[in-house]
Amino acid sequence: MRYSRQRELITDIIKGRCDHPTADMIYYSAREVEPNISLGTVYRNLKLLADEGVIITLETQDKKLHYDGDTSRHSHFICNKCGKIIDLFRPAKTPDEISDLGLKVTGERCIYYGDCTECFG
Amino acid sequence: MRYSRQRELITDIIKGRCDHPTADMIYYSAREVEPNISLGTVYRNLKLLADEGVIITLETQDKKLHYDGDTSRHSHFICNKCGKIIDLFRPAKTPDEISDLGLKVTGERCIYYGDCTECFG
DNA sequence: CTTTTTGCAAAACCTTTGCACAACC
DNA sequence: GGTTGTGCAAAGGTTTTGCAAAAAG
Repeated sequence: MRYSRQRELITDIIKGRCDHPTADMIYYSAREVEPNISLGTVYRNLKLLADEGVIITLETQDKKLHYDGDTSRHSHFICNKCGKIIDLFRPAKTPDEISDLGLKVTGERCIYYGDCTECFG
Repeated sequence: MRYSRQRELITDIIKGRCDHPTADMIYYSAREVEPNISLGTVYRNLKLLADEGVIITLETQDKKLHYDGDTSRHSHFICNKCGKIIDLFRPAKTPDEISDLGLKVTGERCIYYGDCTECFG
């Protein structure tokens, strides 16, 4: 992968925030530094960075991809009302344990990705 | 909610399968029984059923919503290669425990939904 | 100089919605 | 009969892509 000023900027933006921005949020942040950057470039680089494992994607119920610069193993809490995404670092696994943080859990979606027996018997 | 033949059909289709179909898969199934049903009706009812808690939505990395007729608490395993979605019923929580099923876990996304402290102090 | 990346704009894609008509109760 | 649900088609919003020009090495 060749260096590009745009990609470095996008990486810095994601790594430098603790919220979990969408592509267009990153786009607007990037434009403050690089006014000519295009949305296509943002999308292209986000996909690239996610494929490389530099960042993580979060498929939420708002139908927009969110990106997370923290690739360490952790889970997330999303408020039904304000949509805020809160990192849940370990140890914090069961809904009961999360409740102890003052968050009331009403639902959970837990998806594991990997290789199935038929594809990699 | 008033009765409709189309909604009953859609509900039956989802409840009757153990895969996790997308809206258009449900649409094609439904057309075999009700050839005039429209895609809009399928989407409308899926949203309605999900809002009512009759079915569950699964936000996966393929950018299409998947639906699950089983609303009991369980998680999912998705194959990176073939995209198959496998139900992980309890007890099967940690990646290590899933590995014991012959599935090689390479990633996980665990999102809890609920009410945050600021919205419901 | 060759290859990768960008900007721009158009296209693709899934999902939602407006409206007139039909179905439900 | 009044209200809710449907079919159709168009619109909406996010993400992807083709292409010529620019940047990187």
